[in-house]
Amino acid sequence: MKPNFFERVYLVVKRIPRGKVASYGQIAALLGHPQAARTVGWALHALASEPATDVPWQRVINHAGRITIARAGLDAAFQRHLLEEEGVEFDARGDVDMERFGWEGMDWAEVEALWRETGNE
DNA sequence: GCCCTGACTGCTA
DNA sequence: TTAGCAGCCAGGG
Repeated sequence: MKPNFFERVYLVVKRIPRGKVASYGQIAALLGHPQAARTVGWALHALASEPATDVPWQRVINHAGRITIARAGLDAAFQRHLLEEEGVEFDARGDVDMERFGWEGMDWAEVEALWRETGNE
């Protein structure tokens, strides 16, 4: 039994290294659903209600390298601050250069290994 | 079990 | 280059 979609989103996000960012679509693709970007965003939204989380949600932004959490009533400036603390740079428009800071992702084999690590296989 | 919502994405005008 | 629109997926009520 695999962990549910939310759990899988969190597991993948936790694998994003410090100083790197990934897009919602990228996370969704790793989960086997390239079109489920909206669902990934929703999963992270749900995460916001859990202050004690150890999931680096701030490392997930949209495919254009732009922070869009303001749509969820959250603080985009705070997210930007967290990323800058990790070494991620923003340009004059407030966007992240995905060519420089974009996460390359992981192999499907690694993703499957994550499911096994959770003991839910 | 159905309908609605949502931190997105890609295409078209 | 920018704005608008439809598609997609999963969870909550």
